[in-house]
Amino acid sequence: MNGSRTKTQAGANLPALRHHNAALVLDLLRAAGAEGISRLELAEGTGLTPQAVSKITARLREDGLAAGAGLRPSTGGKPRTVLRLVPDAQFAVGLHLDRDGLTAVLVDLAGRPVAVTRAPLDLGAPADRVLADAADAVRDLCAAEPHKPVLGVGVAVPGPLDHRDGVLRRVTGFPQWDGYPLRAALAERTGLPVTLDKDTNAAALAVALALDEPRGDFAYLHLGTGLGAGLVLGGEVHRGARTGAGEFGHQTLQLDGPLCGCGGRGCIEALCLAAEARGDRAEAARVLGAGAANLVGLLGIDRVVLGGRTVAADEDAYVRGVRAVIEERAARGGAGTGVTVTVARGGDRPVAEGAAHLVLAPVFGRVGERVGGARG
Amino acid sequence: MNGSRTKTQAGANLPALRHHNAALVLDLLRAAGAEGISRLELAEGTGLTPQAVSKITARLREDGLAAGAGLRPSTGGKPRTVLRLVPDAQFAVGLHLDRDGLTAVLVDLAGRPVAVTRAPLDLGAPADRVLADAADAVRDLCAAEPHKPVLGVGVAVPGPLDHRDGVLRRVTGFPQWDGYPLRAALAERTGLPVTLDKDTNAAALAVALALDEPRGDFAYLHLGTGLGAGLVLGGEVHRGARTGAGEFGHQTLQLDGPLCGCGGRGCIEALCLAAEARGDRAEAARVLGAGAANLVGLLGIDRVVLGGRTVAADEDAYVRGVRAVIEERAARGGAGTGVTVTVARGGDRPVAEGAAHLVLAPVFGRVGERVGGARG
DNA sequence: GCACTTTGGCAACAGCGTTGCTTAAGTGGA
DNA sequence: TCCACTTAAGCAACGCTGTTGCCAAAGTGC
Repeated sequence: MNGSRTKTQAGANLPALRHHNAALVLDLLRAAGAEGISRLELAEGTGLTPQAVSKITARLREDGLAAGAGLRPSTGGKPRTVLRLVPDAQFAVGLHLDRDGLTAVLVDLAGRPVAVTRAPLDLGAPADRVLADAADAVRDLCAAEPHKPVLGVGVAVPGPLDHRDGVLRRVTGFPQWDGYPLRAALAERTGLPVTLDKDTNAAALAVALALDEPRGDFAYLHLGTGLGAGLVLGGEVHRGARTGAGEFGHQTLQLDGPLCGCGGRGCIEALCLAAEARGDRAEAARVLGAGAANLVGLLGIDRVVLGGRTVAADEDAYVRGVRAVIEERAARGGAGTGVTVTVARGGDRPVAEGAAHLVLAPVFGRVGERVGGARG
Repeated sequence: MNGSRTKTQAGANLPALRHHNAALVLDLLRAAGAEGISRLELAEGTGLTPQAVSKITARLREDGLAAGAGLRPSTGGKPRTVLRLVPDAQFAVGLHLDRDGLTAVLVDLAGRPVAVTRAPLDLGAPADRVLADAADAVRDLCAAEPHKPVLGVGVAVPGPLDHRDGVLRRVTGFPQWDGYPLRAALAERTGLPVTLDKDTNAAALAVALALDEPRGDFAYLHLGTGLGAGLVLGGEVHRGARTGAGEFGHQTLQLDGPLCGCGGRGCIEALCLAAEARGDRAEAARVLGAGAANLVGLLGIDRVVLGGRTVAADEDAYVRGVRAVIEERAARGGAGTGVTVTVARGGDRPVAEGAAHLVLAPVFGRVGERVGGARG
């Protein structure tokens, strides 16, 4: 099923228009959080007329997605009615299939986790076994909110894969997965729509949605046993044609440098991990910073977020080191002025939450809008 | 004037919908070239119903933007009517302000140049002088097609600048331009809408539109007296928040390498130009290839186009060298399988043409759609 | 208590793409 | 030569979008 054609750009019709504007409003409601936001602020934020916002929010309230939340103080006239998202109207499941463990999380529309399960997992086990474990985790989580609709399952996996087809490629260390149609298989077992993506992309999405500024460009750099990146451009995950984007670890940073496990020379991952291994954390941070600065200049990004176990071990050293390299380059007249460098809290948990966001993102218009099938 | 607000994402209304779909159809017409394209192919390409395409093309024909162009051979029924873009319905001016010369070109809707002027220029001269020269060039070109509408002027300039505000930053070598509102100044003198962008972005746009595949991701690498890049993602120029994206030349490729003019060490530009200066063209190409491969992995790009005077001097060597590095990395299991490496013909001329495309791109829906002002 | 400001819904409206149907313009077999 | 069939493309009616004009609701402040 789901024989989606992705040949060309999509024409838009009235249902698409309606969906687009509704998603925009929902995104602003989500960003406003428990505080809420008034109709006129929604109008200001979307560029729509207040009357259009009234109609759209009326539909959202009818669907149970939005609700009133008190009044603003008057400014000389009728006080504004505050609207807020109803977080527990719908839910999504996020699955993080890692090399040695399975983390599953049920999140509400606001992205807050309402149930989490963790279990050991052997990615080297037969596919059926892994699939059964994943499906069981999904079923158990759905039981936590028995009468609420679950929109779908987002799955984050380490290796290279094809997001569009939902097929795994040669996951590093587990080549037997190459070509396995994980999305279709899990969709059949759970009866839910499934979205597949790289773990770094999921983490990047989770971090991006947690930021204040709604639709900026930023990069998430993950330093754990390897080094990878997730890019969010214009509020959407940038995946490239074949989900190949974000290969950050094997960029050359030292021509003819030391040999890397990938067979190349002077890869940033090799340099960074080698420095960390010999205890020279400042050098590891400097190397990471050089790569981050390259990224900042190339994409004009103004926010870099670091994460992963290795970073978590000494957050300050990495943040300071990376920030120093970027600021030094900016001071020389290069790009990078005003770039923010921060760290993602929570270790690996953001990956599972981000996986759930893969499902939620389309609701908030954060993805190439499945508007394409105008005849759907 | 033009007090456009760019605060947030744009809500869409019916005029916006109409404009969007018309732009989509125009883009397909443009891509079809003189061959033309039938209504049903347009429907297939946009996802719209044939009836909608009929309505849209009827409007385009009424506006003089499209016209019939014969019939297809019948396949057993009524033969399809072929439609084509009317290239000389509208025009745009492209201006390339370089350090030592001014190239101006008048292009039609299809992007073909119909008039070109070149003149020496001293970017170090007073702003009024440069502005007058530019305005004169625009006026002369418009006289070439006296009775046809000119949509606007696109200006390509070397240095860092702000595309959104239309203000120059510290153009390398000519710091006196810092803060000069070139867009507003030229718009006032010519009475035409003006778009400002970096020369590499203009070149990238020109090359992207000349490709067959309509909306892919690709990178244009320009190696002349410096080394820069223009990125086209999803058919649109990627500029980043402050038009800073595309700083390719000063990415670190050799940690603690030789000193670069920018004050940094091991910048790819310094390495590449040094190799070229000592006659080691293979090494220069290899260095450029390493940077290109980094880019390919990071963004999942599947097409790299090289250009600039230095590349033009020995196209084969550079194409082969860059291709070799990318393919070697792909063979090791990294990204880069199936990446195409080609060279842009025509020396610097594409920059002026690309500048004109800055004006044409919105017509074909190739830009952040000025849909925002729903009330406009 | 009255004038004023501000919010927000009701009703009418123009205009979008879609649907159902008809007409136009070919092919190919009897 | 005629007729059945196929394919293309327009006409008319329709449902639905956001917009506009207007008015009721609900506050403040003199």
